[in-house]
Amino acid sequence: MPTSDLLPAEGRASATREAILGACERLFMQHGHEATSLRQIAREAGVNLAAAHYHFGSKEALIQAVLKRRLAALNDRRIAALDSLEREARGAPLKPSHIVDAFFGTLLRMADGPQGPEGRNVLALLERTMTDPASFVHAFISREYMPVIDRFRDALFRALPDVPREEIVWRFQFMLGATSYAIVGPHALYRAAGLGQHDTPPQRTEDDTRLLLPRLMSFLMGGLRAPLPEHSPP
Amino acid sequence: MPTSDLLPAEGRASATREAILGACERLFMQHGHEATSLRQIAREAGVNLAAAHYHFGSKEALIQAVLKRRLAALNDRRIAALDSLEREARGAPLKPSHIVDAFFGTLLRMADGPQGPEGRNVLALLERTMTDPASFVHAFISREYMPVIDRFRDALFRALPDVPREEIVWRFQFMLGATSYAIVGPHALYRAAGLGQHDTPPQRTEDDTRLLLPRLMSFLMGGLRAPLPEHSPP
DNA sequence: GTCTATATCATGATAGAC
DNA sequence: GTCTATCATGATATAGAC
Repeated sequence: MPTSDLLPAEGRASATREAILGACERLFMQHGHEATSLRQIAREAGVNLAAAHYHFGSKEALIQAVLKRRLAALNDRRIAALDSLEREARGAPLKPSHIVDAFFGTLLRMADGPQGPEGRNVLALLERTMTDPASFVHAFISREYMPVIDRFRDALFRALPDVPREEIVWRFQFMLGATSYAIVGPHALYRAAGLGQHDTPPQRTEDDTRLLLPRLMSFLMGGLRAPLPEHSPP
Repeated sequence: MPTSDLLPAEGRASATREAILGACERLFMQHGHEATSLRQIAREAGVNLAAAHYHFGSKEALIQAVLKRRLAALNDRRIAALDSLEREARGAPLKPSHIVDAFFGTLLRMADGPQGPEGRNVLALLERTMTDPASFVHAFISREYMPVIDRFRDALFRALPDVPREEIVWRFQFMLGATSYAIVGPHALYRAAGLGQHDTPPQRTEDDTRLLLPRLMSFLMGGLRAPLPEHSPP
């Protein structure tokens, strides 16, 4: 099946191509890609069913194209931010908070970018991808995401030379999880539970969006700098 | 054996019923429920295709039964732990670390319970459920999970009277995410990327399991007690 | 390049014999 | 309770007309 990206031109931008990608983002975000059929995609995009196959070759390739478009933009900005930090430091170790901000802050700031509120949803889609069970999604993440994670992890190694690397690896994982749930927000479950039953505002407010990054950064840095657990003997 | 019930009976335990539930756990955990067909389930369980419908009525009901069995056990232990804490405190506010341990520690300790290493995987399944896009899963979580989360959140409100409740709500969300990713572990992506390409052990070690809870608790408490973000004016 | 029409197959669900 | 047989539907994918 790995015979797809020969003819339909990898980076080409046609109108229907973009419509399909946009429809995919909306539908995948809402129902996940497993529960989204090509028929729904074609209907939502206002194009023919066969167009998806013509432009992308298969559903798997389409999903990867959807993910790649956003993840590549995100990771380019992350790498640029880290490059900038390292350039300014001139060989000196970076501040951990700056590294964390270059990784997670860049992620959250994309939500306030030109694409507006839609950006937030795309990020939720990306984060959900991290825990997707499909093997090809897993392989995609490893290929497209891991090199970036490795660079930031190495930066943290150098910035925190006293902390065992294992601990940093784990705490980076914890930070990824906290950020993933931060993007979804605590109101999703309340919304599903029905309005008015709980004492938490069921709708995301302006403050939530504005304060999300400082809130998350406080939490992440508190966790990253927490005292190390005492090693209990085996 | 006079096991003749009129209806398939909600809490009844037949041999095939249990076989189906076990097969579901394994398959859902590996591929997610969207990508798992009733035929695969029947094959894995060694039962007939129609048995699933006879015992559970529909695929949705089956999924809910799978989730409910584990989530109910987990939440019963959580509530028991919190009850015990409050009983011993005799009205005094609880220590935040005890509340956090009663919620997240109870979750992780289930992995070392009688079901052995299988327990860990079931927990990964449960955590994945939290971000499932399917509406009936969402509704299920709201119904079965939210009351417990609310109780623990209220306990944190009382234990941290100086912290604005909004902040606690958000930090609880961050803790949920960190724990979710803790259960999956940082090696999942490395494994998919191919062995030996990175400098992190690709396999989960004994230490990882033994040290996971202290590692996570350090991180969670560091995040929970972190200085509050300064409120920037609107 | 785009769409119509269709091929091929897997899915969830059900009816009825045993 | 369990099985076989089958249904209607919807899935991905393709061949070929415009």
